[in-house]
Amino acid sequence: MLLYQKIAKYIQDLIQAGSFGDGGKLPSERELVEVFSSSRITVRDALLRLESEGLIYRRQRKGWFVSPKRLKWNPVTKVNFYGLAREQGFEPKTQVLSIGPFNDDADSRLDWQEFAGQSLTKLVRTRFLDGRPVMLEEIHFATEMFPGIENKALDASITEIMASDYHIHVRSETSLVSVTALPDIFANSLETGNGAACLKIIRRRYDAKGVLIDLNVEYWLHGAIEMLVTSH
Amino acid sequence: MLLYQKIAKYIQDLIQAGSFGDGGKLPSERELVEVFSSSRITVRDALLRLESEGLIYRRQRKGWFVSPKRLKWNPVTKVNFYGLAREQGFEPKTQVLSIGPFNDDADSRLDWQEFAGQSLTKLVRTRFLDGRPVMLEEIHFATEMFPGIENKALDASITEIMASDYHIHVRSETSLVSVTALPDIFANSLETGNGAACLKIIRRRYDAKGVLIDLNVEYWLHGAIEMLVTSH
DNA sequence: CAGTGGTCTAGACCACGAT
DNA sequence: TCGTGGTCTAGACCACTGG
Repeated sequence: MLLYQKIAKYIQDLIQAGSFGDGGKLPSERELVEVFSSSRITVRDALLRLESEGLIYRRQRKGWFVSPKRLKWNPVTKVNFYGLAREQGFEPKTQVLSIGPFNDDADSRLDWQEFAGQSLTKLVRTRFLDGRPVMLEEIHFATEMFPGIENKALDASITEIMASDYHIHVRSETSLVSVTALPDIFANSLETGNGAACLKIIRRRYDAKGVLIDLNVEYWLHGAIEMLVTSH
Repeated sequence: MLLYQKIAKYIQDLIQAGSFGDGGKLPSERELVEVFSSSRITVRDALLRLESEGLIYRRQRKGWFVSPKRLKWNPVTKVNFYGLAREQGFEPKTQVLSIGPFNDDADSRLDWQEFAGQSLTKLVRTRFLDGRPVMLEEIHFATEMFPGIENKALDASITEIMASDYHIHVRSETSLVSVTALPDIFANSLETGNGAACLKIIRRRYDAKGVLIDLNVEYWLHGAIEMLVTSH
């Protein structure tokens, strides 16, 4: 067995024994170097492995922590974040980072055709579970479809604001889910190190007539979520 | 901009310019060290970052390669691997690694209750797209439900074998999807380095009466797949 | 201020792949 | 046999967090 595997196993066993507690802090990298008479590179290899497995995560320069249990999410049922989180015993929170005009030239990764010719607004938010930032989302919609929305309480459910204040109702949606690395620009907002693995969800939501309401990009820290899909 | 980010951007730009071709080989780590007067650690940091993004992948000691486009998969529609792959222009292949009795004590990560009291068989297979191993699956079922199945052509669709030879039809299924690291035991079968990120799918399939037919665990190389989910 | 992770260097030896 | 990635050492300086 390789050294970094031994270190990883050592930590994993301690986690499973509950030695650090749920969400607890691990020993520092330098302490682990002492324990195993090893080097930081090797210790980091072990930690990064456990991070890929979703077992631990890091907060910028604060240390490594045990991952709490994952939020279960069913992409087919249109549920709201607060309800879903509370149902599973989490304390949800939302923070608005910015709202303003959006120039689709800025983001060529996506197909903006369905919004062609309309001026767009982008809303960026972070979502928390039990005080831990776990997801960053960028919500794009046609500015003229939701006049004055920038003055609403945007930390609440967008779906509900759209429904109650604008009488626009989401009827269907498509989600494209892939695994990727969190773009470095967002690392600070999620208090994570650069390049953390994440689940990326590109979601398009439509009204009853098939008109695109909004196009959203979500980045979930991979250790914070799992998806449940059923079919009949 | 940090050095490893510069290196990553350099490679990324070359990939987007098509310099290596689809599925093409990248320069060796030591060559990149020369180009950037850097060290292997830093070069590897850059490469590992691009790997997490799904842009490149490695084959054991052979080198780093550009990831081909991802297979699009809809977890709600029950389609067969061969059909799905061919539809999207891939050449699919399946390889049987092993089949034999399975002792559920060996795998405590899962809940085997629905199979309680039955003796189980485990079938392990690797699936390929265009000659590249992209997925490893472990299929578990009650031995007595499919007598003699070990002598069938198990590189074909299991669903079809169950239907045509045993008159057992899958009616519904549930999938639990999470992001994790590929267990080291499977790294060789997928010809990947240790600890590669992957999409893990735990799937339970049921017949019309709600009886569990099989319980499968799939590991997809994360850069090889994306999920498409729609809801109405 | 001391302690943390984040980045980086300049080497080394090994196992395995291609030839 | 030689080139590849895989693992590992023993340092270093930096930016930021926390008390």
